[in-house]
Amino acid sequence: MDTDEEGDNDWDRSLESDMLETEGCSTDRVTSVSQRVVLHFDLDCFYAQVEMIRNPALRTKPLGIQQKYIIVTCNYVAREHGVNKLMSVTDAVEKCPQLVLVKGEDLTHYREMSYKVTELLMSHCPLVERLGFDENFMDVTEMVESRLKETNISDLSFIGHIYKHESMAVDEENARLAVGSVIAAEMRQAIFRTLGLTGCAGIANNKLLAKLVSGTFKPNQQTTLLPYSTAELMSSLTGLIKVPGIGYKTREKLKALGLVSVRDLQLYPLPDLVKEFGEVAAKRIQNLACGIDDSPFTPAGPPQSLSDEDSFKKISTLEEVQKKTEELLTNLTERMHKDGRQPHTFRLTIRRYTVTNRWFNRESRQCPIPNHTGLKITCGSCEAVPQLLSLSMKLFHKMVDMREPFHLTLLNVCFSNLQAKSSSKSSIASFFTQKSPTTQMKCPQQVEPDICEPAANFQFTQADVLYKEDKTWNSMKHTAISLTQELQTQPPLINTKSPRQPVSEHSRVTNMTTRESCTSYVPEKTVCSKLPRGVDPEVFKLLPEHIQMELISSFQNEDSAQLNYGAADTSSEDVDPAAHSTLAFKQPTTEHCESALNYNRNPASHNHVLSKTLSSTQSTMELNPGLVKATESHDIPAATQAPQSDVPANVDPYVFSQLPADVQKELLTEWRQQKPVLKIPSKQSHKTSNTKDKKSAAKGSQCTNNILKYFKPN
DNA sequence: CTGGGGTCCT
DNA sequence: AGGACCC
Repeated sequence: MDTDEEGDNDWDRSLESDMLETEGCSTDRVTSVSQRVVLHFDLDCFYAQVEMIRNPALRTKPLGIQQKYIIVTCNYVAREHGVNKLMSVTDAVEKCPQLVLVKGEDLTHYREMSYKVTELLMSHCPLVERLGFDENFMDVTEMVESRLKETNISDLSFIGHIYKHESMAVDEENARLAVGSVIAAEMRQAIFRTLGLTGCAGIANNKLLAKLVSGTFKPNQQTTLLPYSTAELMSSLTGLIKVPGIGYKTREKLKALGLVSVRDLQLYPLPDLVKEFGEVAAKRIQNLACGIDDSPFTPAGPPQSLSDEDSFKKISTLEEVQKKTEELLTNLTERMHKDGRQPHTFRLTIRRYTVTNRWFNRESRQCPIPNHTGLKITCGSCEAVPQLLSLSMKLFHKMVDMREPFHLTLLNVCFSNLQAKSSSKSSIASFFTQKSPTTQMKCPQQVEPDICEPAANFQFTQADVLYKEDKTWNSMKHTAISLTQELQTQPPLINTKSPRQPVSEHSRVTNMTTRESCTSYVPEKTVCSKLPRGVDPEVFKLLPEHIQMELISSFQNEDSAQLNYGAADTSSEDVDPAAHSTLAFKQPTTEHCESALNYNRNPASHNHVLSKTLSSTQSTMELNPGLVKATESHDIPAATQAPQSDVPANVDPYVFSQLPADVQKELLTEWRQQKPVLKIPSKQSHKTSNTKDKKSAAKGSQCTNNILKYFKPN
């Protein structure tokens, strides 16, 4: 294969060329050409995890997330009872009568958590690409290169599994992937620590392979694919549809050609394939079958479109259409407003009932959104909805002839062509004019277009989602996030609760069947930061468990948090004594000695970790988040918990003294010099890693690539 | 081809 | 506007 394209699979082609140190050079093409190191992260039963965080009582129950009559995902307890993804509710309940169902049609919480994960990853490396709500790819090629420069190969070790390979030995050939596996483990630990989510990771030379290999060991584990095992991995796929990029239609067409297995496609003559699919697609799918994928990264940014939809058995009157559309519009408009950008295109989609082929019969019509309406959406005026409704109905009539009966089973409204307002100056002003979404949605008048105008400007919408997120809802009630885990070593103590939080107390444990009770738990924003930044999670996890526990408990009572939300409530105070009691041991004195351990938070210094120390201890073990659970309980008032704060660690001296000497040394060194490495890859802007970076440049405004700003405005 | 989203290409 | 793909 790759008859003429030599550019593709060249693993093991030079990895040498880039060893040269030449700093600054703009012509750094070298690195990009050689093998990439790509990570794929896939959260475990994502929606179920989010619901379990919202209501920890669900952790021990078989849980299914229900959308209409389908279980879209379920936790592992439910899987043990034979429940699976995409099973009908009736089948699932039949298999598991005790199954607890939580409705999952409203994606708000999932979407918010999803962006938090992406943001967290981006804070370590800008090249992150999202795939759905629960998967992210990360190109860590540059990170790997730079770590390699400061690391001896002999000090390296793989973390996690290696696909069909027994030795964990690291040599020059696989060193980059080994570093990738270390980074993957760090990221997973960071995700767990700050968000309470577990997931799998795959480490390979391209997105396709990283994705495929990440699922080989399932819950909460990671796997690296060495290039020589590519063929084996591809052959292990049970059908062409398992190849990401080959969907239902393509599979059917291939089947018509007599191709059903991955092998079949690999061996099929390209010219014949070209006849069916055209040159570009033919090569692409055949390459995919071979594990070759040179597709560039499309960096995550704010979404390109926002939509809201609902499906139902039947809608057949104009009034129903109007009512449903208005509901959808109300929701969507509010989301759009929170995003901050202005939509310039509106689309209405319907699905008509048909007996055969209920699938794929969507029709849509779209139109520009008049500027005055767009501005109202952006600034939160409730006048926007009637205007959009009127637009919607016009579009509706373009599709549906009212002289005949109709039977709809779905309505979807979508905003696209989203534009940031960006006028530099107004930014501050707009920040103030724009207020809490909830309140302003109701006042029709007061908002004039002109006033609105400046508003959107924080282009980065996601920031909303990520940070202020909840100010509107669940505002006050969160308790701490509870990180109990499935693989827990010990019983989740009783619960922790929050000392404060007067209301909603009732819904505690008992009610797991009532879905709404969830709100009382809502950990969400609070996100406790488990380990101080600078403490390498990997190193940490290698410590004896009781030491880990000690450390965690000592981190807990410390300050922490002042960085973010600040000041005001310096956390500490209160904290129900009982909360801590759950830990069997009390932390040794608390006089934190700072000494070397206490570095100051330098917002810029995030990152890092000493991969090298890992080698000294062994490292094949998987992360075990379970132990972090000890922190559960604790619940600090929400505001004090910074989402992954830059907490300086006040590490207890005693505990520190228990660490292996080499680990101590590494930690000290690391903390002392506190790597400056924030993000900014410094040299060379960014076009390095992809073959072509078409789209990144395309859109627009300022921050093309450096998405961070995106999430954190400014 | 389930559901409530998303992406990009033609 | 629809098609294909992803989750």
